[in-house]
Amino acid sequence: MKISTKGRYALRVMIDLAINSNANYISLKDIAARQEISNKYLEQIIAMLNKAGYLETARGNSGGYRLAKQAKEYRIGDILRATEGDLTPIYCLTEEGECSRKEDCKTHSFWKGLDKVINEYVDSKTLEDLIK
Amino acid sequence: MKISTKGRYALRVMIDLAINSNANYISLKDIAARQEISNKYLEQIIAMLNKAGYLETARGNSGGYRLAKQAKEYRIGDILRATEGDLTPIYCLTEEGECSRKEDCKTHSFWKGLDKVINEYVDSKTLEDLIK
DNA sequence: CTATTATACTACTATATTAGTAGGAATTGC
DNA sequence: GCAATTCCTACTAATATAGTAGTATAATAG
Repeated sequence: MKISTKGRYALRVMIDLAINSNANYISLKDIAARQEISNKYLEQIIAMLNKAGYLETARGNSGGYRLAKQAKEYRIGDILRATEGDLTPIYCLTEEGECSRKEDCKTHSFWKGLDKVINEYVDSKTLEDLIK
Repeated sequence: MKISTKGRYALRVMIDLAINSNANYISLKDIAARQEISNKYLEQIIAMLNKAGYLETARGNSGGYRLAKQAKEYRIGDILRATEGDLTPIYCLTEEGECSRKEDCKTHSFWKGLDKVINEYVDSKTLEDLIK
């Protein structure tokens, strides 16, 4: 029941970009150095954020990344889901894990409640909230 | 970010005991059959619950397990912590993971908030709540 | 008093996930 | 053209998960 490094690093990357880019592109190398994260591993994490449409990128010399939107427009939940996968705490609640005994399972609604408090919390905060 | 089978099964075991034992001892075999969980795996899970003091046991013929307390006296959070380990969603918040950059880490209080909503939720429900 | 039925304990194992490494192709600015 | 960058795919070591397996210990019915 742990958030992995992917989600944790992703959040730090997004914060780093929000703070350090003033409409400039920031290179992965710089972020990795500031955040003390391996270049190559960070590459994969940024790729996920990029695929999700959260970043603008520029290739080539003096290229890099910057946020595609304003900090307040990013819900933390979305950033985590893009890198962690769904935040559902129980396999049975996911689509693939859909459970046949759902109806009479006495734990089911408890887990649904847990799912709810987690997702509501992470979706109630934006990147801007974390920076201040 | 998933609760493992240990926590999920543990909860089902405790519910099974709460429903099926009327002060009688229930054998592991019976629980395993009802819950469709491997005998041997369940043994390990029950051992954890037992170690935590949540069960009374009787060995030998017609022995088994029963709850040590009333259903309403068990917080779900305690059952999960006994089997899953701590429910802290972030390594940095645990004792071994204690982070040196805690002070200026912009994610730290966010994670603490997540930790709080999770633990408050699971501690707000008792075994009795799930049975009804 | 012994066969049966149960818990208690310790060690092993296959699979999946996590946390990275590694190497090179494509793009751009100077 | 060259250096600096992103983009893409594959590989790998370590750890965690979800079990198996075997045996010792205890209680009880007959």
